[in-house]
This record gives sequence, structure tokens and C-alpha cells, in this order.
Amino acid sequence: MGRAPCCDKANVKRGPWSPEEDAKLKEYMEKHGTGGNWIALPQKAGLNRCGKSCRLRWLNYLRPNIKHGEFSELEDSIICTLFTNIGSRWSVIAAQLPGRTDNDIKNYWNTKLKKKLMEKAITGGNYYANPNKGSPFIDGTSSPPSMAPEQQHNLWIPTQQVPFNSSSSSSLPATTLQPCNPYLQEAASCSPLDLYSSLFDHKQAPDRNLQGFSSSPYYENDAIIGGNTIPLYYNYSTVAVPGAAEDLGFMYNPTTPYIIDQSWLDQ
DNA sequence: AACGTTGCCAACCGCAGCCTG
DNA sequence: CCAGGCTGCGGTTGGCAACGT
Repeated sequence: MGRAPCCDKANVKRGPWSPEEDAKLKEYMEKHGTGGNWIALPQKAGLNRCGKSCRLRWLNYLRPNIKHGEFSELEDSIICTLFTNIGSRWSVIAAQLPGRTDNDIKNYWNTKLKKKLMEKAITGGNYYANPNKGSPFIDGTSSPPSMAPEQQHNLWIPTQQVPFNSSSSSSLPATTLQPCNPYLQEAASCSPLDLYSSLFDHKQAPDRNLQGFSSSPYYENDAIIGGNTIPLYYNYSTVAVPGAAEDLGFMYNPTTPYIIDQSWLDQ
């Protein structure tokens, strides 16, 4: 037996809300709240809408203190860092940004922020050397190597967190790697297991302590989410780079998710 | 001016997990 | 313990506006 529908879809209004409907819902909510039952609410409020639709409209648009409009640099930073750490858990991310809804953040990420990061990645301004580790680059400089256009398609952004600090890769969820270069957009994907294996095997690093999010003087602010402490502004991760003398520490720019240079993996 | 394309965002959908009887 | 109902979540879609040709 299938699930009973939450409402009679054929007989409820769908699509954009009218100002009158908004006013009815707002008035009802301000007087009575949900009463613990969204399904029954539309009838009580005199709305010909599905309860789920009412809930969504209230949470994303009508409830007090909703912030609309441009996201600040700080908000960008928080979204990017949390996305890097916990993936697309928009409700958790929204909980850190007062006045923003998960839907807003999701839309903002999908339409603007992700693109912004991709472009930033191409410019090479995406990561910094850890001064305590010396230069991470073969040529001894502290800046990332400049990338020729033909190399640029080798940058990838995982669509969700790649847990470097996990000892077991068997339970990793499927993920897609998106090319950073928006102009090439080559079809590409790999499982996190592949990526994880690459990081270990190709760097001959199983005995090395690849760690993410260790305590670090670079953390300026932490967020406590689900009992875990997550650095809000910087991630510090140790990876082994072919050709380098030792494992290298990178500080990732606060507005940059993991950037995996495919050329590292192919050596 | 007309048409096609792209970007944006509100809203919908289906699923998982929680709650309750 | 179990089944059904409800809520919350994240992915996806539809439609409108802006932009490009």
C-alpha cells in the first residue's frame, strides 16, 4: 500500500502565492501558530493550499526576520567553509546564518557562489602555503604554480565533502567532481572512493597522516555543529604532492572548497 | 522587433526519520 | 513493536526576466 497523499492535489491551488493568500497565512500564523499540524492549517486559515505549501511559504518568505537580498562576504565565507566541511546540509548551514533560509542558501550556492569559486580557482588565488611548512612548491615559491589554460580543466571541486580524516572509505557516499573551468565543462566524475584511493595510493601515503581539520593556530573561529567543532574560516589539511620533499600543509582560502589538482593524482 | 538562451528563484516533489496511538 | 501520519530536508523543476543574437 502506498503512502496516502498529504492533500488532494487535484483540488488545491498550486504555483505562486497571491498577496491575499500571503496575508491570510500570515494573519493566521500570527494569531494561532501552526497548532502543531500543517496539514490541517490551510482549512483552518481558509486557504485552498496544501499544508506543505503553506509551511514552505511561511518558512521561506513570510516568517519574521527573514533576510532577503545580497549575501555578505562573511556569509559567503561561512557558506563555503561549511559546505566544504559538511556538504549540502543546507538546513545546518542556514542555522549558522540568522535570517537566511536553507532554500535561499541552496539557490545562492547553485546559481552564484559555486561559479564564483570556480572562477577564483582558475585565477590561482585559491590556496596559500602554510608558513610553518615552508614552500609547498618545487620551485620554492609560496604561491601556487600558475596554470596554463590547457591545465585548467584538471582542477576539480567535489560536490560534497571528501573526508580526508576517515580511516574507512567504504561508506563514502557517491559524489561527482565538477570541472572548475566553466568554459570547458568536460563530463567527468569519480567516486569519492576513487579520489580517496588516489590521494593515498598515488602519493604513496598510506603511512602518512593525512588529516583534515586538526587543531591549528590558523583557526580563528569555530562552529559547534552536531557535537563536532568545525573551523569556520580556514581548513588546514596535509597532503602529499609528487615532487615535493615532504607532506605539505596547505591553508585553504576560506571561500574555497577542496581544490584537487588532477595532475597530482595522475603522477 | 523577434526569437532563442541563460540566469534566477519560488515552489514542488519524494524520501527519510520522527512521533504517536 | 508496528503502522500510519506528519515534518523537515535536499534535489529538481517551472516560469519569468534579462540578456544576446
